[in-house]
Amino acid sequence: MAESNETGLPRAVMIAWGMEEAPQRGPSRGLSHERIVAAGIELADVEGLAAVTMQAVAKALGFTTMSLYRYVSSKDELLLLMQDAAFALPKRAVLPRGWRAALVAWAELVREAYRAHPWALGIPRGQTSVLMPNSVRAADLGMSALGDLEIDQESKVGVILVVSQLAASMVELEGSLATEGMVSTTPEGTGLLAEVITPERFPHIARLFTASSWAGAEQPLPEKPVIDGGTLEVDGEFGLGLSLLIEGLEARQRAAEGSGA
Amino acid sequence: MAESNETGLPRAVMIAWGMEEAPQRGPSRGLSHERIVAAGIELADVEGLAAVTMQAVAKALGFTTMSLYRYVSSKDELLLLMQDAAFALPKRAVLPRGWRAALVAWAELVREAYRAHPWALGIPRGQTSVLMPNSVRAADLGMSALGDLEIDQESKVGVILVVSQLAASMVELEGSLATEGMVSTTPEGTGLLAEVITPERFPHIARLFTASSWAGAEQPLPEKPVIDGGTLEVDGEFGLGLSLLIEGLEARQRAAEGSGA
DNA sequence: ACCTGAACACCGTTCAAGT
DNA sequence: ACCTGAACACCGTTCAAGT
Repeated sequence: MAESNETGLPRAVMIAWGMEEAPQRGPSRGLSHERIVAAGIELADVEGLAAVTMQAVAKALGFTTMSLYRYVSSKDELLLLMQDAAFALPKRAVLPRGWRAALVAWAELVREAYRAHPWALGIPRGQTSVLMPNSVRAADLGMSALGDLEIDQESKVGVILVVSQLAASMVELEGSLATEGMVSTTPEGTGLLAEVITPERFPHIARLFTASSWAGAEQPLPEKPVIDGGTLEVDGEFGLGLSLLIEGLEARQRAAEGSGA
Repeated sequence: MAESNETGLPRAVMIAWGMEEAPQRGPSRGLSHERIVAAGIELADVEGLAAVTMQAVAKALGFTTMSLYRYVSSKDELLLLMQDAAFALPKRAVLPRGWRAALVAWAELVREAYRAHPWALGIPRGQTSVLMPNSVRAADLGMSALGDLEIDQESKVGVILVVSQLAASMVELEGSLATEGMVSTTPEGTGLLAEVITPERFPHIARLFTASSWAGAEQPLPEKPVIDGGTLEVDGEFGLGLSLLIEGLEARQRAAEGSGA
């Protein structure tokens, strides 16, 4: 399905790594993979992923829709290229010493990358995503962050995967909380909800929905008590998740030291 | 945008909680919210989310496309209803005693729910998702799992959120690894990759891509060394993430006990 | 009241044709 | 070799009309 050549590699992978013979011959009017991907990213940044249609991308470049198909074999392929291009960590990023600080710094880099282009999270990450250049670069940097942590390689990859997914989840969440238009709960709405989310039926969480802190106000409806804006909230979740993972790793390391050396 | 009535609540929320005056009057030919949502879910289960078009859903029910709009005001609303309906935890689920075992059991329930309808992860979860019945039910059960864990309420919600996002991420990942058709790497493809993912450029991760374990074989391309099938792999990541979170919580609890009581 | 038919403004993608 | 024009088979959604 995603394959193309004799190589067995998805064409998006080959294009992204520059393995694709760039045609560049004859009266090229100046279209290219790079320009197409850049136009798509610009469009997604400004108007959202839904605005990225083949027609819109072509129009932004001043070409007809069909001209894109000489460079990109389908819209999905374009989206894959956009996804990877959007997920670029800063070049030559330097991480602090010590796995703990390094992991935190790496997690923050990953989160910032997602935040810069949150629509990229709406593009399904499949097998081919893993082979794309910026994905490989990020993974390599992540592994280097865990350099002096004494767990097996397999677990390191696991930690990196879990942390990057945590970052992705939280950015996606904070994005949807911000974008979707606050659910400005009117007294009527709050009343209706309170009738149905009762302490009897939901003893452990009902009070979070009926807390006076947000009733009637123009605040995001939380899964938890509101303290600040939605962003700070999720910021807290990200920090909590990351901290717990790190403390778990520390506990393991202590245990290993205790029994080992 | 997602609002509808005087209540300020998204219409999907009202429908899902049964607050919407079901028309049911006169010569109803038998269409209903429930039937429409069920048809959509069936379609998504069998043919994927992309196959869920208004036309296809209507056809499956033996009605015209436009008949759906009497019950659902847009496709997005239908998707929201499907998302929540798909995310039903078993009724009256009983969790084991003790927060640790309870949290593991809850996480497993959540993961199984996602696994039963993985396409639901492709529908953006926004603010309104949080207000949907099954989401509230799951959150309540999750909070009950952490009953005897001595951290503040806010952190409990955070833990639940992080764990459910972890489950979602891993199900999504294992889904895309399985569905997208294995990248059956030919020797040519492996060679090309090896030229570009070199130990010099990616010292910490290159060997994972060029490991002989998968070169040329019909195995999933991993972000980590292959041991078994893709599913078991991700199973491992899920377990690792969850274990680390729990161990982090234990460490915190110990610290609190040490200083506190 | 519930459902249908016809229509509208879009999609992604193809194919043959221009230069 | 690169790009265009015309066409196809779909989308979601509207509106006025039937029963």
